[in-house]
Amino acid sequence: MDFEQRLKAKKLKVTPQRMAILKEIEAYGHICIEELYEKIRIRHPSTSLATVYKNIAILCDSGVLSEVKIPGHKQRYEINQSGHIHVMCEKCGALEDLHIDFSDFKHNCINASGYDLSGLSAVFSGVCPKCGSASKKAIDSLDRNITESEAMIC
Amino acid sequence: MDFEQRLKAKKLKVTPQRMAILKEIEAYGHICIEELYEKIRIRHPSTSLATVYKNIAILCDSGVLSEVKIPGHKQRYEINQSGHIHVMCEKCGALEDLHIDFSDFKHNCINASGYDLSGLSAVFSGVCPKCGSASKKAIDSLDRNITESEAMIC
DNA sequence: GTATTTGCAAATGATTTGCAGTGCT
DNA sequence: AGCACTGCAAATCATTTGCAAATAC
Repeated sequence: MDFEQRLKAKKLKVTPQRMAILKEIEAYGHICIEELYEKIRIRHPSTSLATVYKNIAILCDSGVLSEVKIPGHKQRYEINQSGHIHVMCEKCGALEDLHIDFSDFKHNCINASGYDLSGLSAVFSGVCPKCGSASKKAIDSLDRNITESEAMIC
Repeated sequence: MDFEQRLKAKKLKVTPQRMAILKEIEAYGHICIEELYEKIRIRHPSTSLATVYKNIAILCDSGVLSEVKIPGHKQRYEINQSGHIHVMCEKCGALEDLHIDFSDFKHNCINASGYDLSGLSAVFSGVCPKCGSASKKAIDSLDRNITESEAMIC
């Protein structure tokens, strides 16, 4: 993605710190502030936490980034792209984008609520294919129990 | 709702503070910590903020309450009831429950993702009927502009 | 009677701010 | 050159914790 163009379009300056933030978020998909700060420090050790916070705020305000909020988890950030939702695995904590058409669902909600709806912030939770088959094997062989507490927090 | 029974079922003691918290959340539908604390202090002035925090944590853990997280807004809490989503008005900040069947949407997401999905945390944003008609009138008569900045934050 | 819960105060953690200096454009 | 951005330190705001006293059951 051409972040330089997106920044210039928003009249924001292209600084190394800002580019590093965007590239790390792009690379990791969804990331919380501390993780982001750690990643950034690997290549740009002089970057301050305050700068990370300031840029996250500016980039969210200008629509370059968006917040991903999930009950029971820390807030994360992603490159803003409309028209997708998230799925999260309760066992391993995996979080994935799901690009899916939700216009039928949206129209149902418009009819039911009377609101003129546009954007959707949604996270389905469940079990990913990997954990699902692992859990099935465990039950089959009675080897061990998969516990809820294995789920990651951040 | 019979909160005493719900608490006893979870082996939690029925204290005045706890009941006050549950009743206020029930009355307001969705409420953030500070708002809740203010409301509680009206009738139970001796209640401490630490007690509010401790109870919110316990009640969320035990499934009596659930978190409502919305991009750009403070976290709120509601009485836990499965199978509903939220709609929010970007103009006036209204937040409403929407009890709607989303099983078709869920099955689409299961097929598309390979995850075994269950719960959904979702918020549609848009314009409520009240703000929608107000805006329409304003455009019709060119009386004034409805600005985005009128939306509430908390 | 006993374990839980409460309130207080202090500690911790997260985020924001002020400001002087630096670096895009 | 001029304004936006950065880094640092301090300030602020949010949440958690430890502990003694109170209270539910």
